[in-house]
Amino acid sequence: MPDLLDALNPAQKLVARTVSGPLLVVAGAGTGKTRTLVYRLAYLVARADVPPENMLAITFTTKAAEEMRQRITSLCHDGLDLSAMRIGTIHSLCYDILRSYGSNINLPADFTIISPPDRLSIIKNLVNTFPDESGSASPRKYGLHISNEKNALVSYEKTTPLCRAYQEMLERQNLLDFEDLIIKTLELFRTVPAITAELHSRFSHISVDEYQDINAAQYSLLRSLSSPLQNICAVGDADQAIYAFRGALVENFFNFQNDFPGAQVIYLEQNYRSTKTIISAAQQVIKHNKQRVEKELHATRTPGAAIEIWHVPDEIQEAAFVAREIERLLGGTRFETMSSEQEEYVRGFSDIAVLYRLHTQGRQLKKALQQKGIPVEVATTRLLYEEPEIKPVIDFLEVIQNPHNDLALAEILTASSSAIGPKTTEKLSLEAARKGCSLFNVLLDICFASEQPRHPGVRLKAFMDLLTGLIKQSSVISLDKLIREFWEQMFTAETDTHDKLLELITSAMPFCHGPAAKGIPAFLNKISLLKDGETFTTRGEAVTLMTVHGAKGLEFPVVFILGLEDGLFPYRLEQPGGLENDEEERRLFYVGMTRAKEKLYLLHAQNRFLFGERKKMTPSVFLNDIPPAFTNKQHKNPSRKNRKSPSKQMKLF
DNA sequence: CAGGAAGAAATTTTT
DNA sequence: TTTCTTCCTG
Repeated sequence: MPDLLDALNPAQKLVARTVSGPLLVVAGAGTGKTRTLVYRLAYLVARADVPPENMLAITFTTKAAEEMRQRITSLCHDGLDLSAMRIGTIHSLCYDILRSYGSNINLPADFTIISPPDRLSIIKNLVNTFPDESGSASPRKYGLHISNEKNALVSYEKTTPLCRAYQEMLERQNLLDFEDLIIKTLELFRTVPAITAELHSRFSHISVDEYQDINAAQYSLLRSLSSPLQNICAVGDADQAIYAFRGALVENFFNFQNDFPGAQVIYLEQNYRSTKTIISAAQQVIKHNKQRVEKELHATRTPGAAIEIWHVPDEIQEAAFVAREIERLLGGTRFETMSSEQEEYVRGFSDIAVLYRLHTQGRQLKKALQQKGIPVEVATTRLLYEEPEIKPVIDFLEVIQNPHNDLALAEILTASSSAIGPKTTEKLSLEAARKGCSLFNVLLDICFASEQPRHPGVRLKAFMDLLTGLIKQSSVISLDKLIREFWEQMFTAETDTHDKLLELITSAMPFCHGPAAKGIPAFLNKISLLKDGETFTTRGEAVTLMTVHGAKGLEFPVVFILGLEDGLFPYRLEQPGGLENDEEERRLFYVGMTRAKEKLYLLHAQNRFLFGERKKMTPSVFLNDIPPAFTNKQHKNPSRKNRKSPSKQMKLF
């Protein structure tokens, strides 16, 4: 009879067979940790007689939870049933705990989770109420600040008045934010030990994936949750700790053996994902990291193709290069027949990924590749209404809906850079407060005043002429026309219609019957939930474009990494010294470590962000006013360090 | 105007 | 943790 664990290597088997006591699995990238974890769970049930309902598997993302569930389902046959096992994110677990036991800490039974846009608007109000404290921080930024404070478990007494006001606001409305899910559960554990005990007996075996990414709050919760039996299995890789900026503490990973005395440590070092070339390149670099658990990844695959580093003069040629290479790899565009040169590991566009650090890079690249007939799918996390190009449009619609919406109007004004900027807006807002009327009325007054101050006045007048004109039109023309009209007036400098705008208009289609004024309220209500990219379902055969962060844990046969000079730098790498000054070599790590099966290109554009390509869509553009600072940049750009002769190719390893 | 210091922005998940 | 921007100094 074949053993359940036959498919595993010795180290993986060891993990699966460790039934009790604390266990730390130090798992390198591509070592099959999810698979191992799933086999372990199956083993616990099948061989160690742990009832599945006593098991809890915690993942970091819903996507990871879903993957684990699927793997478990496909593993379960021959009478093995793991469906009673609890698999999910720590947030979903807390949500359920609070639903069941929240009344013990006076949490109303009908609490709801605040939606991100609602949260943003609460914070927007508070930022205005506490101008001194927030300084010039945007509501969005301040929202992140609040999250970080809460994730770090900063006590209520020590937080700022704004944070406290925010918290009181939520409580008054029976709302919890995502951080509260953890914090309130901790509070519940502290206040009612009986519930903790009950959960201890419910979940005797706990597994935690991506342990290196947990923050202070999650750590406390996991500690409280782990039973006195301490059957806790933590899996992680310190070398993949890339979320420190949002409060993740790798220290938790290093401290595991202190936190759970007698913990066994098992290393998974057989990499099944990448070629030997990529792994050795990655190892060269990663071994210089300061804080890490020593481990040596062993390649199971052949050396594979060499890593190529290309230097291109600028990002336009960078895009052209990527397009050309993709065509070459696929043997011409999709309309041509496959040529003999087609490389066998690339079967289609979806086998190719292009990574970069910043989303802005993706947008530009998308345009460039699509123009060459290459289908692309851009992975974004941002909500459509949060995109910098779209934000002013939404604000505009809000002002159309209600011209006296001072927040939205101020937002539009503040977004412009030179003449109507934060300073002018602030003055105008103060004026409004003094007069006790809306910002809109103040603007009207200024525009109708006989003498106009030279500088902001002219622009304000132009702005108000446009705005009032469009408000009038909104009761006549349809929503899509109104948006287009606004866009064209606003961004005359833009010749081509923006992709994001098209997405917005597509999602507005259901609300485009009749005059815009009628459709706007319903549309605004809906837009807050739209994620960028969800309006067009381009699923399928397309090149994937995403940030390096977004690519964590994924794999593609061919990977292009853009922008070596723009921050594709391993976050946890030590300062220069370890590897002399070989920039490229050091920069290999991050990428090679986590992805790319066969072929990896690193692109180095010497002159990234050319004039005109990075232009922000602000009302100042609409006013035909190019800020002087922006014009100057053109001359500054060429003086960069580390210049290399263009289009020089070198092969490593 | 070169060069440095200091601050800001960027990477993102959770019902 | 890195890069970009802004402001200041000699």
